[in-house]
Amino acid sequence: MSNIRTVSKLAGVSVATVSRTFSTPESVSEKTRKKVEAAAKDVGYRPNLLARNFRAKRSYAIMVLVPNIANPFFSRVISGIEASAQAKGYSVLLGNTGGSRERETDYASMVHSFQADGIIQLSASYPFDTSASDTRPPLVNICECYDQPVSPQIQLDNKGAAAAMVEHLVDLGHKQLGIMIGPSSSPLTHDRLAGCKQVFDARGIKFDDRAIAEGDFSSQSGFNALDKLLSLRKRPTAIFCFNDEMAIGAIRRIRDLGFSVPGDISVAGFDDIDFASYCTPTLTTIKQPAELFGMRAVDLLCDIIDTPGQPIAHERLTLPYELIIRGSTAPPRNI
Amino acid sequence: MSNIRTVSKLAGVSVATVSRTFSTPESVSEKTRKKVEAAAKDVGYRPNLLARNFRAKRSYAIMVLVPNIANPFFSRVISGIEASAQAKGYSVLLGNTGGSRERETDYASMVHSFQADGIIQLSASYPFDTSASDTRPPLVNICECYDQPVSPQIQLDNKGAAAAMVEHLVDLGHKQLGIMIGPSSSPLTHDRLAGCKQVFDARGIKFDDRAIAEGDFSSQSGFNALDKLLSLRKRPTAIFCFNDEMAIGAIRRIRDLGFSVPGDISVAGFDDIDFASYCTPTLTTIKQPAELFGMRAVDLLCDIIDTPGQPIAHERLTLPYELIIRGSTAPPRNI
DNA sequence: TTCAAAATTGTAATCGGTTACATAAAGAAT
DNA sequence: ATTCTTTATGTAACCGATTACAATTTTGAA
Repeated sequence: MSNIRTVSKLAGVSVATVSRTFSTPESVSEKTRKKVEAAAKDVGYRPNLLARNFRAKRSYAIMVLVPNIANPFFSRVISGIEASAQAKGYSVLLGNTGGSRERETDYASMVHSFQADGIIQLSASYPFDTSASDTRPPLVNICECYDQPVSPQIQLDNKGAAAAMVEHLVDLGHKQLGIMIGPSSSPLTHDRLAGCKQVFDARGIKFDDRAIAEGDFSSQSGFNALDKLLSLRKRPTAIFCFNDEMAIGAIRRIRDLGFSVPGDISVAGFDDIDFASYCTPTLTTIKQPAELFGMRAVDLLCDIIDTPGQPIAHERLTLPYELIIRGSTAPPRNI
Repeated sequence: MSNIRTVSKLAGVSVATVSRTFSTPESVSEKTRKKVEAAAKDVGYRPNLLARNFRAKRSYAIMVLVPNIANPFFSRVISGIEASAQAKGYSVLLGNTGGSRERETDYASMVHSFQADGIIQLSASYPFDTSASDTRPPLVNICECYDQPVSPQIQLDNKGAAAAMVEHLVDLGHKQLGIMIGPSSSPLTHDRLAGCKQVFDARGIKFDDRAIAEGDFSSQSGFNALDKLLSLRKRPTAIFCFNDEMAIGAIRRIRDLGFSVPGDISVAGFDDIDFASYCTPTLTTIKQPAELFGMRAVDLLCDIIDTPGQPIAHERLTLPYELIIRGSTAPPRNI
């Protein structure tokens, strides 16, 4: 393999000049540059970025920690990350954690061994030892954010969004609501539930916590969790699921049991994944700007990476949601 | 930041010993190892993998070229890649190409600059200059494979799978079939179409190419492409879509137009993405072992990476498909 | 006890770039 | 022509690990 010295010899210049030709071409005279470029092409020279990065102590890579890359919402966020990172000259390292704390810390530690310059985390447990908190690696926490603002965060107004959805359902005339939450440990669950209860309080609707069923954000869990809600004495006429996949699973189960959506039961989701507009019935949901989450996260992270030593502002950015009303919600039948 | 020399000084040993403690601990005496480990912990030493990899001329990273990471089938393949790579000590670099040849070659060239050791490509255009073919970088081509076996490939028996689906539809009694293909340039389209036609020939069914509508594998394109099929003089009683997303888009459109699935028209898909078992009606489709594609690809790629200089066997692996019959296909109404 | 073999440790070169600093060349001003 | 800038180039140290080879210590057999 040819290296910078091969090229320098062939072109009759110093290694410094070759280096400059490739990293700061404007600092080299036209004539010399041509000469070096010709020589480089001659021997098929390509700068070894491993060497360059080693010298610079920078990998120009961003580690993305995601619980499950096959989740359609996450994969759109990652698309945004990828696009923005690429544009800024960063590469994207994928860390599929399956929600495992151990894998999260393993991946996160790659920052310490200089394999990544920073982390974008799509889940809510800080992957470092908070006690030994000398210098914290660049990290941006998005979508699902921890409460302690130990790092910059980008999130949705989950409370507001959930409230908006409940308003919609209540406005349709629903009195008996069921809620299908995510894991009870998740801040998303907590925030969205708070939004729901806020509306119940404001509207004077009494809500029984037994009308809450827990899923894990998968369609299968939505399918399974539905039965609990249907077996309530006061069967809900509308069910708000905390993501679209559970909603779709729930709808499947509802129909399998012989009920109709939205005729017998309205169902709403959260995220607005692609299928929300194609499934039957089309799904009323909260639209999140998935790609934007990713792009903003990269912007923020790169800022942090580029200003080392600066105390990191624990700012919390909030992106806008949108209530998308489609065919899966309607007034309750017997009104 | 502490380095190997800091540790060596503190532990009172040479840098070589420190290096050995971390890379080949068995070659260091118990006593020394303890000493070094203590010193390392003392100063918070972590080996700089950028330096190590630079020295080894290996990045221990795999570049994944994927047209669209938000595609649910691809994202499952990537899950498989990630899991297997992680287990083998490789990291995964994400290259979302959007089908752009330019971005593909850009990403692929990262192998030349030592940023990746090899490539797993989920699309069908060899990302290197085939003329200047001195030494070809390690590359495994999966899912959608080019015809010229310029690299090892892992694919489905697309022709057989498509044939199996058409057999199923014909067995149900359908005589008028519509086919919704992917981009006509895609080998997937070509192979699957060949499988369809094989059955038509074998069963003596005459098929008019006007009953072919082209999509781009997105739901939206399935939605759009449907109209062409419905406007045929002999309207199809069954439509075979070359992926699940288009099928779901097509079903949406069919229902929007007032027809029922499978009552008026049967629809079949391909891939067996998650939603295929939850949508309404549940989708008859061909199941592909998505994660397995990814894992096998990593196995193969790592073999190639680990045996440099070896002429690469252009083997072509074929993974099994499975016909999954669900609710979206049924006998035609007027039989 | 002695000495060869085996196990352990150390020295220093090396990987391929970048860059501080020194030097040389070109251009501008007097 | 001389001096001062400005621009272009060269020299060599450096980043943090690995590893060939040499040196030393330990082990074990005679």
